[in-house]
Amino acid sequence: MKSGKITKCPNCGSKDLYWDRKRGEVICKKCGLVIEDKVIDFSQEWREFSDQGESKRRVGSPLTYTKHDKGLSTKIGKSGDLSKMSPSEKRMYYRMKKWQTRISTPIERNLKFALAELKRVASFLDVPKIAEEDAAMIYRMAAEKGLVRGRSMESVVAGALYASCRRHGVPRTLDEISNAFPLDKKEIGKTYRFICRELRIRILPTSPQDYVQRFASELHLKPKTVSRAVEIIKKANKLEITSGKGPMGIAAAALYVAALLCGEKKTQRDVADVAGVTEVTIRNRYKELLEKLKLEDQIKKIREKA
DNA sequence: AAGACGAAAGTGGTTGA
DNA sequence: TCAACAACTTTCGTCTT
Repeated sequence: MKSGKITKCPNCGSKDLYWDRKRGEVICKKCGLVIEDKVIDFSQEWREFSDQGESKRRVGSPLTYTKHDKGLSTKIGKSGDLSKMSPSEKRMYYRMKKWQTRISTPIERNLKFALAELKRVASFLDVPKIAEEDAAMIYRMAAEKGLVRGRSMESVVAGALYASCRRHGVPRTLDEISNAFPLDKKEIGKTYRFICRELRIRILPTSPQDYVQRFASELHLKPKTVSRAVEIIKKANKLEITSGKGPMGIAAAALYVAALLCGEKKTQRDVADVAGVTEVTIRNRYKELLEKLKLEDQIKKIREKA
């Protein structure tokens, strides 16, 4: 186990820390402070679970949140060789049994279905394991706070998944997620916001750059065009014409412009479709981009050529 | 005929009194 | 709690290629 394990936020003192494994950062959920870069401690659990007066220590590799019993049931009785276990393993074994008995509680039963649904959708959408895990954790917290009551289980799963994707910089649009559920975008968005508010989850606004890569590959654009689009977005960021605007609209417009400049012309319709925005939005962003980045002349030249 | 452009009216969420 | 507000959408008519 590594030394220097962090349990408290040096800024606000909150113990509610969130470990972003993908980025290797520990983030305080309360104040958003990034506490340490490059955490390599893979055996640490980042959040304690209320286990009723028991020792809160954990032994062994991290438990998974994607199983309703945290992945314990698959292990119980597998080897069956208690005598060969070390004392710490024995302790874990008994704890696992304890968890297994909890499956009968309503919350655990609900979790069982919810996590099965999550798994199905996550694989359908190719969501990375980390984000799926986190979504499971969010759902569990929501369930324990009784936030599922009065809402459909699916919408909470969808909301949790969306929140987790946002938190991990996994660019999945609300549209894509809603396609995997028998729900509409509005309801998922609503639940998503509700969950974030109730669980105090801090979500950073997504950057247009997160979307560029994916939209571009769907449009079969060349890498050169993609980097051009990213360049455009960076400039736009500097000029502060991106704040408050929908990131997908900006990503779409940047790609549209970049495609024009690189001779890979796509129609506004094409770009709008993959980005999940309308042509009108692209036009608006496009106009702003041309104005502020002084690209009008370049575009004109290309128009004349064609 | 298809694509680009823009005006006008409507939607859902945020904000601030 | 309600009204103002910004971003975005829908719809539709008009140009341009």
